This record gives sequence, C-alpha cells and structure tokens, in this order.
Amino acid sequence: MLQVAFIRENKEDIIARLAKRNIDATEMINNAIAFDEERKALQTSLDNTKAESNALSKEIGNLFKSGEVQKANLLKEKTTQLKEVTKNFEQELNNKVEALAELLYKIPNVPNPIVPAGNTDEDNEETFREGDIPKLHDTALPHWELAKKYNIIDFELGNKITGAGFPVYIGKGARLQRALIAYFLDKNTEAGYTEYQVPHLVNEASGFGTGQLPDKEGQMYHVTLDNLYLIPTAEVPATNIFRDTLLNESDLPISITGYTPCFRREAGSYGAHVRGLNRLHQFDKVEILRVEHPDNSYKALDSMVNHVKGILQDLKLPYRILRLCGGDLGFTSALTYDFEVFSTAQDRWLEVSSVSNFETFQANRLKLRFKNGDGKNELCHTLNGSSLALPRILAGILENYQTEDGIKIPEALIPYTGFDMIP
RNA sequence: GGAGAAAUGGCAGAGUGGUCGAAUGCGGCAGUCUUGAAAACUGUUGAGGGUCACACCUCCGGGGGUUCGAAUCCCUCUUUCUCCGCCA
Repeated sequence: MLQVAFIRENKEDIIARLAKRNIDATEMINNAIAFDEERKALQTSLDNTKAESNALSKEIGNLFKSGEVQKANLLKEKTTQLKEVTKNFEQELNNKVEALAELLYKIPNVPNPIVPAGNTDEDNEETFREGDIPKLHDTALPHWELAKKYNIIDFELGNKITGAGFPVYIGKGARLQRALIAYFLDKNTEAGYTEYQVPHLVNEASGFGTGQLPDKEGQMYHVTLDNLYLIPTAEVPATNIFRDTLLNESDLPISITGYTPCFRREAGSYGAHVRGLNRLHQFDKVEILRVEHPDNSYKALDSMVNHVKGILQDLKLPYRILRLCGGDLGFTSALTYDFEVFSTAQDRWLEVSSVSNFETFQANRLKLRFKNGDGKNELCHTLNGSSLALPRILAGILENYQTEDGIKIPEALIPYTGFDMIP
C-alpha cells in the first residue's frame, strides 16, 4: 500500500511510473488525494466537536462539585446535542477512511525506474545467463516420465489421496526432496540468514498484512471453520512476524530464512504447461526474507540475487536471470528478478525463484517501522525471494542430469542424499 | 472441552467514574561530574491524526454499550495463566 503523503508529493512521477504496468492511474491517484483531503476536513470537524464536548464535560464536573446542579443540567442538554453531531461526523469519517483504504489497496507498487516497459513475459529483460545446456541422449524423457520410470514420484497416487497437483514422493525421490530442503537451508544460514519455522496456517490479519486479502483470497485454501488460510508461501507468515513492529535502527538489517510447504489453489490453470511438477497445489519452498534500511535495500536485493546465483552454480544447472517488465511485475513489487532453469527435455525455461524489493509497500500495510537517527519513525524496506522452490529445481535436475543408466545427483547434494545416482 | 484469574507505555508495575496519556522503578537518550569510564545527580523519553509551529483529537488486548464524562462500570470476542479433562 502506498502512503498518501508520498502520492501527494510525487503525483506526476507516480502516474508516469505506473504507466509501465500498462495502467492509467491518473484517476485513482487524483481520487486518493481528494479522498484524503476530505478525510482530513471531516477529522478536523469531528475533533473540534469533540473538543467542545470535552470542555463542557469538564465544566459539568466542576459545577456538580460546587453544587450548581441546575447549571450543570443545562450544559448536559448541550452535550447531548453535540453527541448527535459527533455520531454523524464519525459515520462520515469512517466511510471516507474506508473508501480511501479500498482505493489504496487497488493501487499497485510504483515500479523502479529500471523496470522495462512491456506487457507480457516476452518483454522481460534477460540480465544474465550461465551454465551449459547438457546434450541429452536420444531417449531422454521429460521429468514426469522419469518420475514414473524410476518410481520416485507418483502423481496418480496423489490424485487418489487428494487430487491433481498433490504428488507423492517415494523412496529416493522423497529423500531428494528432504536433501534439497536441508541443502538450501544450510546455504542460506551460511550466508547469514536466521532459520525460522513458521506456522503453515495464518489468520485473516496476516492475510491482510501481506496483501493476499482482501482481493486474492481465491488463491488460498481457506479453512472456514476456524477462519484460517493455508499459506501460499512462507512470505506470509514470515513477513507477518514484523506486523505492527517498531524496530531500532540498530536492529537492521534482518535476514531470515525458512522452509514451508506452500498451498495454492491455482484456479483456472490447465494444459501441458502445468504438467508434472511444473505447477502444483502443494509444493515445498525455502524462502529468504530481509528487512532493510531504505538506503540499503537495493544493495540487499543485489546480494540476494547473487546468493541465489551461487546456489544454481553449485547445482550446475543452466539458468538465466530476468528483470521483470512492468506488465509482469507483481502487484506489491518495485523491482523483481526471476530465475529460470532450463529444462532440457521440455526445451523450456522454468521459473525457480523470484527475488523482489517491495520498498515500503508491504511495510506501510504492516506498520513495520524503525526509529531513525532523528528519533522519527520511518518505514522499513522489505525484500524476499525463493532460495529455492523445490519442484522445478527437481524437474531441472531430473531432466538435465539424466543418463541412460539413471539420474545422476549433483555433487553438492550427495552429502545430503547419501547416494549419487537414481538407477 | 469444563472451571477460575488476568490483559495498562520498550520492560516491570500502580491506578475502580472527572484533577489520568496515565504514579513509581528499570531500560533508552542528553547533560553535570571525570583524563576516560562506572557510580551519583539533573533533565528528557509511547503511538497515530492534525498544524508552518502550537492548539486540538484518538489510543490503557479487539469490538460494542452505559454515562454530561470510562483505563476504571456492563456485554462480547481474542489471548495468557492456574486447575480439571483429552492427547502426539
């Protein structure tokens, strides 16, 4: 959520930058400013009425004390009238505040100036590419065939137990999952991220805190009996650690990592591009998250990007980095880098990580602030990224590391798997 | 799940209808003293709205109510603690 003061002061610039998302925000921005003006006027009227009422109440108290009951009763009538006025102002003010909030919820974050213009993923800008694409043997298979051949993932069994998109990992497949999680967490903690284990269900307030609610509730599984939501990403519980928090400047930066399963309804997706592990309703992911001083957040973003790079180099997977264009940029993000691994048997790139700087957009909604050098409270910057998401990494490993004798395990993982081949 | 108690500023903890945005202690910050530090002393120290700055308004777990007036009384929800029950 953008701050109204920020909107007021940078109106033209914000409209121009939001145009990169292919939206004309002129009306929304103008309305936000106008609503806020109206809000202020109502607040002032209400405050003045209350001030008058408060003064009278005090006077009544004094009159009662000095025994001037008649005079007091006269004033009482006046306050009763003021009460009515107060009520009306309060009602109007609430409506205005709500209207303003609803409007602000609808305005996406302002893209960083280096975000390329564009509509679709085709306009994303490749900023880096590394790793050799392996030459596979003639009978190379896509990962869903490999999963069946080596009996390491059973999609049909998942269908039976739950439904599509809930695979069952078996034997070395299960062990490989566990190995990846442990390996990612180790890499992250070595880099200074503190490991957290967070709840996999969150309440409504947390959903609002990170922006899944009120608009995107269709993406989450909802446990209606207890009014809880299954997390679509660790970002939700991990970021909400900092909801309503006032930090000291010396607390920054904060770096945390955590593994969670992620649950996504993915309503409306279908077809070949969601086959196998490409898109699931339940999957595992290790997330990294930072809370930063505003002056340092872009340096932090670079360091996160480098960190993820290091892991993909370690795994010796061919990958590229994309700077997302305005049309592809997430609602809350100011700048996002996507990592894609090349899946050789499918002959396509698979997104395995998305690293973003949200600047103050999340912090504003979360009320995540720090006390700066002048003793003033300032919003923090938040960033997060996957480090990494498992299924597509697994798909990449299965496909790129397949040989006629079986699937080799990347060297970096062998200490975690305890085997070097899935025969 | 049942019974009881509680929720106040960064923390601890007073406050049962007006003089309370809230005593006191600790912590934080600034200063005095000191070569420096500690101790001691003095001052200062919650958040949001609003203002050029004041004024003013709101906030004592959340929501609602009683009252001219609520941290204080009532209702309700949430959370915590104690006891009982159940249980990996």
